Amino acid sequence: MRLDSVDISILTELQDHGRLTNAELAERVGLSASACHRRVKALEQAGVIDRYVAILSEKALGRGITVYVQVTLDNQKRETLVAFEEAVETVPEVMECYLMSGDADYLVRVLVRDANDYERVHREVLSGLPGVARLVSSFTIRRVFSRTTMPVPDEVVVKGD
Amino acid sequence: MRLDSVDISILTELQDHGRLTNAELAERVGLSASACHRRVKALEQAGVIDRYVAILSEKALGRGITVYVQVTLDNQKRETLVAFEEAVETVPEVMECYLMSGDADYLVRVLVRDANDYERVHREVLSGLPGVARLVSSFTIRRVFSRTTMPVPDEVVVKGD
DNA sequence: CCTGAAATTGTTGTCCT
DNA sequence: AGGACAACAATTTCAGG
Repeated sequence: MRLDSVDISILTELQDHGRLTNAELAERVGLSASACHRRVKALEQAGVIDRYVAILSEKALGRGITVYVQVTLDNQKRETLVAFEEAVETVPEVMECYLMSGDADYLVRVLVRDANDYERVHREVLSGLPGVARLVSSFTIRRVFSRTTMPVPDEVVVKGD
Repeated sequence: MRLDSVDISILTELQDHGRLTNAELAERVGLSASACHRRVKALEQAGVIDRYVAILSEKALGRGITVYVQVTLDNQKRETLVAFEEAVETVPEVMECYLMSGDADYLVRVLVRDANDYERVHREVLSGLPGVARLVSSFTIRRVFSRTTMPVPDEVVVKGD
């Protein structure tokens, strides 16, 4: 599916301002409200816009510390991987989990209040997950930046194509 | 600032459905539209809700591969750090960057189309950033899961408190 | 694909409890 | 605090170019 410059503007605006009114969005991209609305619906339908979310302040919620943890399992049997994956997803402090190439089997991003809180999560939760053999924790000192925004290319892959 | 169960419901709903209408949100949390609207405004004001965004599909945009890169700089002089930080933020493929404790100085998350595209970014962009001495790339094979949603505690830290 | 108009729905202030 | 109501605004559909 090919995107024209108006689609790209729409997506760029919505990535930063997910709650723009359709009327305001239409004005910013130079379209009538109805035309703009149709485009947005089409982009949602096509799966280019996945969803809309409110981002809460990590600081306000008392979740200021990010820790990356490399997880090595006992083995790479399929059941071991599946059991770990199902269990790790239920841990609310784990924000993200990737199956990795290289040394460790998984990389998980953990968000906690402080170092003490991480100690608890490490001891009581992560080390108890099924199949876990080794955990290597890397503490972040400071977030330099974080983006939720991607550049929008002029061609996208659409559901059912 | 203390949150009651209605505030928690509001924040939980908005984290998953950032574009709910106020009317629909009010119904879900069991409040009148005007009361709900007041609460949402207060939560925005207090900085608990940071912002609203549309999440685009990485797959649709052709950015399917995540690579984590550990960056070691020539030294830890302040100017070296600052120069690197300013430069890395301008790289659109870099979605996130943390100053780290431990072996490497920084950890960056890079989003690219495929392995070839990463080769380009590695060679033409990352290795050219100021102060970079070593890059250790870890490829993800598959994303197990990713959350944007945090559990909402009943007490939050408010701007100007 | 667009615009413009019409019907529906949502927003948001004010006042009252 | 929350609710009801009312004026205004936005959304959404549809006819017609």
